[in-house]
Amino acid sequence: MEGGSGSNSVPPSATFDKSRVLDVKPLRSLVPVFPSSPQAPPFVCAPPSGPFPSGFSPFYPFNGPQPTPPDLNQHTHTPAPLRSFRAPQSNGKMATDGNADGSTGAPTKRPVGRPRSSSASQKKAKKDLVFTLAVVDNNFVLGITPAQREDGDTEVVNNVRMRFDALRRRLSQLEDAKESPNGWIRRADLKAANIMMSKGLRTNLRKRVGVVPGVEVGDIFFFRMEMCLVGLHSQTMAGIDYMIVRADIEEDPLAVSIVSSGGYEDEAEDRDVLIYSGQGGNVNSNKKEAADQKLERGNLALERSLHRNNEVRVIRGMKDAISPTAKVYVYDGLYRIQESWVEKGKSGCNIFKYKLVRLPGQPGAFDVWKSIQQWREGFSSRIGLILPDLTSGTEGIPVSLVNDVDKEKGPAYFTYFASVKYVKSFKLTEPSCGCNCHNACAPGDLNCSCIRKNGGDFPYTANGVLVSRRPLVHECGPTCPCIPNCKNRVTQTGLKVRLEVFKTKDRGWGLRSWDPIRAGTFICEYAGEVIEKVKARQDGEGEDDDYVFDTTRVYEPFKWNCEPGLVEGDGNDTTEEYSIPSPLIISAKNVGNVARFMNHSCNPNVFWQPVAYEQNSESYVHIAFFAMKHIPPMTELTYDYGTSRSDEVDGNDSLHGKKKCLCGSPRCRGCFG
DNA sequence: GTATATTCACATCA
DNA sequence: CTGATGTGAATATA
Repeated sequence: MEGGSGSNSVPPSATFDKSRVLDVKPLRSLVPVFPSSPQAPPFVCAPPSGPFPSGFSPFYPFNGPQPTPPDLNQHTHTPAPLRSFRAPQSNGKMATDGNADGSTGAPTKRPVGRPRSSSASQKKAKKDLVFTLAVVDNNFVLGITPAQREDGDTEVVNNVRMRFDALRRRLSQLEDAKESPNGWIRRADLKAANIMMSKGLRTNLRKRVGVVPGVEVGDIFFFRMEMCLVGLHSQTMAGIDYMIVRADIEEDPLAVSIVSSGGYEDEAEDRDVLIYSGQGGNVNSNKKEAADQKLERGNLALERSLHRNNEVRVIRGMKDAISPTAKVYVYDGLYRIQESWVEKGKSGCNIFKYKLVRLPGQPGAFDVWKSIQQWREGFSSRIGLILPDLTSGTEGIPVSLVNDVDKEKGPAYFTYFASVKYVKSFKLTEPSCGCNCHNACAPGDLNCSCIRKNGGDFPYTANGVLVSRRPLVHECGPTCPCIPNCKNRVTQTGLKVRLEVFKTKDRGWGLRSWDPIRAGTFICEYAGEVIEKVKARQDGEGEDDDYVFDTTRVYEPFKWNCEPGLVEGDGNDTTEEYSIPSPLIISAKNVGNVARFMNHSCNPNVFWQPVAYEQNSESYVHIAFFAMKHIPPMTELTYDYGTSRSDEVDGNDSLHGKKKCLCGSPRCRGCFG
């Protein structure tokens, strides 16, 4: 696609007229064109290991017995190369990669360029190895070793975070449906963290000053408990976390991290400076009067850290636009306390104040948020802005086109269209009709046929987050009588996050978001024209169609759902294997939406999920993209393009038809496509 | 070892 | 749309 392959395989940009991008003609209609055809689906696939009768499931090449979870110690304790280059274990040394966007697919790393073996047997051996690694990398492991519980790394932290949110989403789903086996779950976040902690599913339990291995500057969190579980800040409510350090005979409390969340009269006078108030003295729920703060606990720890010149981790909490009560926490990296003083607060009582200054050379975090805020409010102009909205109003919210890297004025011409265009219809085996709900479809209501199609579970939580991956998500369609903002219409109501198409350093155009994105959030669908097959690549002749989404490709398996057994009495174990009526190939070469700009990564932060809804008594499958994990603003969005099945079958070992991967992930497979 | 105090949560309801 | 309120849970300290 444009980003991933465009810069590498498309001939020099002189071949197209860059000015034409300004002529993008949007099709206003969101209703796809469906010439009704009684024909059977033309996309007959001959999978190598078929047959696939009704449930066609070509996506996992390794369908055999699932391997037992490998010994975690052997793999996750692999030393340096697997560690994030941004979060070394060392205590004070700051990683300085100069990459300001905080992305995981660090473009500063060069492609691996792994040599490909030539013999078939070697290839098989390599594939097995890749598979084993993939299981460790992508699947939840059953347990976390005692060593990992004390000191984490990127993988363990990622694992804990993914499992926490999967569990939290599942608990929210149960709560929404009032199906909780043990009564009411009022706080899914607390419940999920409680379960995680009781099972030892946590990391970085050992408190430390400075860098927390596996947690990167710019990482975002949506609950305080998430930060507890990965050892970034282990106080559930308190703003100052500290540890006792022995110095000679004396015991000294030292601050390790603070959360600035708006509860006190803090000031953010500068992006790199924070005036932080000490704790205590507040009017609290026990009807205590306001009082002078005392030099004890956190306040004492901050004072000691000032004198010792220690680093303190700073987490900035702010309002999440998604709802007025919701908060999002940004890890803003290491600060040092410059001075402290006492002043009178609004209540007239003494408050300790600490001036913290951010250490230089750290990746952008809070300052990125501030910049975005200014672009949004129009106080500062976006450097490199080419078009304020490349969709020309087709989408409900604008998608800006930005290049602050070079002189290229935009991607090649295409027609912006927000959905997928079927030429011929799919037919589901069973006749399809919508539900009979006349208000909003309610979770737990088994009278709703759309919910029944989803196995009785409502696929989304109350705030529209996908709970789990499923063979096929069924949404309410245009003919369902339920209200248009029924919670079971997530992927058909247009973009919700503020996206930006931008020029990457070395991978063509890419996609990223101004908004922070929660795991499970719908990002966009893959729009384009449904085609019968991908044009064969003939060297030197014809045009490559790099803008293709193809369900028949081979995709790395990964586990995203909450594992069964974590929730007491919950046997829920949905398969994550996709199952759609017939293969689907979508070309976005001439017609498409923002999804055509999403690049490939072997360590992606976005995944695709087939979603069906019914139109004119026929069910149409759409490819919807969801966030795999929480994604900080301005981080490039990537998904796994998979590998072409035909190349696997004919044993072609060259890079023929494949692209060299530039994702920079430690587990990069070397190529894709 | 257990109990209690502390706490810049969070969701809900008025 | 705020603010009050209720339930909540890990950690430090007694």
